[in-house]
Amino acid sequence: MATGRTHRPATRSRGIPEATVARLPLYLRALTALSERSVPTVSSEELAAAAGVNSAKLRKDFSYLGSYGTRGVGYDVEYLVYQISRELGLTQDWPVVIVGIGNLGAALANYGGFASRGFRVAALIDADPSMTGKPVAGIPVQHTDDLETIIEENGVSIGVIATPAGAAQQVCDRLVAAGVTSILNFAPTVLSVPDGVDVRKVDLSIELQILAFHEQRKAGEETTGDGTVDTAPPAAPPAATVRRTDGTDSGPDGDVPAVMPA
Amino acid sequence: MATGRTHRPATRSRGIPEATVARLPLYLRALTALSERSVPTVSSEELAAAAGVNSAKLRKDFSYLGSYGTRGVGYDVEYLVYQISRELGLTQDWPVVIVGIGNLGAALANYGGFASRGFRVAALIDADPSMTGKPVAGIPVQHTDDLETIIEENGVSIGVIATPAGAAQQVCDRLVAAGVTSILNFAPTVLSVPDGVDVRKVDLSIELQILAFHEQRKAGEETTGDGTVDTAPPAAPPAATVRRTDGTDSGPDGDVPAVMPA
DNA sequence: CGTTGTGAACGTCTTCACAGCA
DNA sequence: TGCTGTGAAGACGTTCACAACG
Repeated sequence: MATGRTHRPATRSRGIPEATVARLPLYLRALTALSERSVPTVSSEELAAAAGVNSAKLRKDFSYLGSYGTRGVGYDVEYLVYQISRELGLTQDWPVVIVGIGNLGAALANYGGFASRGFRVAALIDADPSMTGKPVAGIPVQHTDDLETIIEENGVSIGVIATPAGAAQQVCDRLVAAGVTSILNFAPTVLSVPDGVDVRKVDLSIELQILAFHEQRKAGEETTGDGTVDTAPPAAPPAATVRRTDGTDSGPDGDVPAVMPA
Repeated sequence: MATGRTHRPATRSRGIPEATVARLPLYLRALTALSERSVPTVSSEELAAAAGVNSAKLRKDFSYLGSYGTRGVGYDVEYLVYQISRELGLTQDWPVVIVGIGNLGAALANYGGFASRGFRVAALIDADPSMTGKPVAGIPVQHTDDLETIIEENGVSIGVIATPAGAAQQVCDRLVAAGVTSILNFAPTVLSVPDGVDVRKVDLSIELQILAFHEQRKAGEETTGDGTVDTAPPAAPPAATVRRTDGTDSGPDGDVPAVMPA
């Protein structure tokens, strides 16, 4: 979604579409589950259902990786697991540091999905001295002062930021200066990073807001009212003639405030 | 990303593009920050920088909402805050339940970004009886048995699932049956829901895997080696002639295993 | 026969570039 | 003059539908 503008310059060929890359982990999870149940092969239809996508999309995605799969039969589960893992770089070991061991940082440290996918929590780092040495998920928390040393000694290239928003940019700068080139950011801030560094962002409240948007639409369509609207009245518009782009109507629940002083 | 297929059938007009909706919370955050600093107006260029997008995109996004903004000047901060909030449905109060109060659930309950955006944690629910009554973020945890009652009495339409993967679908079914129509899922599973229910998914390990993909690419380009490759050798292909889709080359680090028994 | 792999059609999102307006 | 609002162009992503093939 918000990567630090670094990928391929979108030249032809060689280079899996970003949208496909984002789905590979999904396929991998579904395949791993099948593998654990010792299912030998799977059709695009079945696997697509398990991954929650449609089968045409899945086949196209796989076609970017190469022609694995047997016509009339399907895909060999074990083989695909390996190919996708390799494509994603999960056949390597990725040491990761988590900075900011609050509730969220602790949750991340305890999260099983990391270890099972080639990620290894190399260190937990927090600025609070009273945390230092305290084990979280079996790993003793280290102090921010040692951040650079930790990164370098462990050859860490992926950092996770779970600090409060105010500290995030500073932590980010130090991570990058110490050699980290990929950052997963949970703090609700836009991080600025130099070229060559990737940032991905997870924001809990953004996801909720998107849900609220759709939820509101539902309420506006089914029953035409009942919405528990409250909250203070609107601010006055600046000094412009405000017009809805197209004349069609007056919004979900009546365009509320009635604009136009004009 | 993975919504329960319910939005607009993509009819003409009226209906903000999904991509735009996903950015509105970003703009809202940037605007809120400006508002707190009492900045009266902002240009598309400045706001875009603060939100981490480019200005053309921002202007197009805003054009879907209407013509707020003054040529030669910019946008009125307070006014835009209100308009975006209204569009997102944040002028209403959204009661939310969080199911699964482990590390992650607790982190969510404590997360400030909810309350500040019109979301109110109406209840925390966990299946572990020893949790029942224990306060987390000042709210006593309730037992799963009472899930239906809680949903109905509080008029909850948005649920957050932070349970282990195994319990997620069952919890989801109960939430939906009790009237929840939007779900934010943190469990690493594909949820199936009836039409009319929206699901959004946040998966920590998927984000890391996407980073690993790009990280691997970087390593393969700069220095041509050094990658700490290990992990067991590949499984044999099924019985198919495996060919790379285009003949161009042999993958990032040498196409590793050499396929083809043929 | 059943299922993959993929060109071609279609839809959505982004970017460009500039006319229109305060 | 400076910045918004937006058509038009282009990149990207998805879906269709079917030929290729085990």
